[in-house]
Amino acid sequence: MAFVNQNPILQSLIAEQLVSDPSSARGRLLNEAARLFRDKGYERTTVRDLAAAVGIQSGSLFHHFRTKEEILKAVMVETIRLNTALMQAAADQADSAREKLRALIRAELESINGQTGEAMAVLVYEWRSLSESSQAEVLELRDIYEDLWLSTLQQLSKEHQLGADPFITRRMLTGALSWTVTWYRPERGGLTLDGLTDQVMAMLGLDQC
Amino acid sequence: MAFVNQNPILQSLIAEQLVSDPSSARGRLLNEAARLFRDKGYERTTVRDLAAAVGIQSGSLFHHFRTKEEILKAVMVETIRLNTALMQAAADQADSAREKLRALIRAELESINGQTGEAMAVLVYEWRSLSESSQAEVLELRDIYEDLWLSTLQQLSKEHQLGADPFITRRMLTGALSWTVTWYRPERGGLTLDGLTDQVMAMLGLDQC
DNA sequence: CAATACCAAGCAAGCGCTTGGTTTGTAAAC
DNA sequence: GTTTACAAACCAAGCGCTTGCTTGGTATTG
Repeated sequence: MAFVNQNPILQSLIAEQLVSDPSSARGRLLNEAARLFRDKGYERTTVRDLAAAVGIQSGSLFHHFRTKEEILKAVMVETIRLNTALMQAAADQADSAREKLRALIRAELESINGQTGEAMAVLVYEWRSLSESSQAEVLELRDIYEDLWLSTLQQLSKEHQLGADPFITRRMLTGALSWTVTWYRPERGGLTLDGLTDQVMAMLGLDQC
Repeated sequence: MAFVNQNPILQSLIAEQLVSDPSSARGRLLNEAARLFRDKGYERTTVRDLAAAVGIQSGSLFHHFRTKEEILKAVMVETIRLNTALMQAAADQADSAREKLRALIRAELESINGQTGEAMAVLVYEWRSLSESSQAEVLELRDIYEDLWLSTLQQLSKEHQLGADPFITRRMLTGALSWTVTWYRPERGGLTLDGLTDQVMAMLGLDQC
């Protein structure tokens, strides 16, 4: 079981204590929590389910987190931190605005359908289960993430490569990309993540203008 | 309170007993349930909430429905029935494939953001809360609905007006359109439903090729 | 020998749902 | 036109169970 994620971006976030090490007790719990929350929903997942998933008693959870909601919040906060860093890195490697957008789409699809997919789905679909104060906190982090998208889309709009308004395009993309989690199965059907990215670009009329 | 919905499609569905009259006891409960399920989620909504919303005791609910889940299922089934009929009517009035697609987008946006919006949001986001057998039942109804979309998109694809694959385009649109419920506020910002429809068409490169 | 991580047990509150009995609406019987 | 009959709609109460979380004590670790 020496499965080591050597992604340098993840490593530096762990070093800065912005994201929990997945091999630590806390990290393992958060990963299992993300999976359970996505599969059964936050409300249907009990603290007993969470404890059983990491092999401890339900009461012992409360040594690590004060409340169940704090677990949900931690999943969301760490997911946003990781993905903002991943997206930033992906966008930085592209030069043209079109290539930047392609990198963002590809990265977001990978976030949603890849290893951190459980957590991303939780971020999108369990929003309501957060208390209002927690929502505000997470929202602040999300704005950084969204600025990455908007600046790229606005650049494309200036170049007259975008059919619709940048803000609306981003919102449409948010819905379209996060929805892939409900139907995209790379193992069945043979559509790769790159292929799916191509399809999204083609839908926007940005394949080869 | 003589607010009468005179939509003839709704009226004929009520006459056929496929949809409950919103002014009947059952219809009022289903409307309130849809609102509560969307606002708080199915799990967070208690039978006491549901009963209070229509002014009866919680136990009295079980004269009309055997279980809480049956209420959720009824909301979903009736919503699909109504919206399939509405979409069919909208598509029938258009001649070209592009106009058909526009009508479908416009109709789905109206379903999501209009009067039946609560129920549509429930249909999309409370899927997991249904038992497997109920899911199968609702899924069957949904297939009729989806065929409407696919035949139109396949026609457009034949005419080389569509950038991406019809199946994938529909799935992207499902996500994008249903996501509007989280951000589209016609009263703030001045974007009308027609304007929003235009934006979606423009995003697909179908405004005026 | 602290501090940390955990267990075993259980509490108070809230959950979906049941029960036994009362009110209300309707329509035939007298 | 009052009476009788009966089902549908509802109430008041609460049962059995699950929930998130607490408590007091015990290993484990550096």
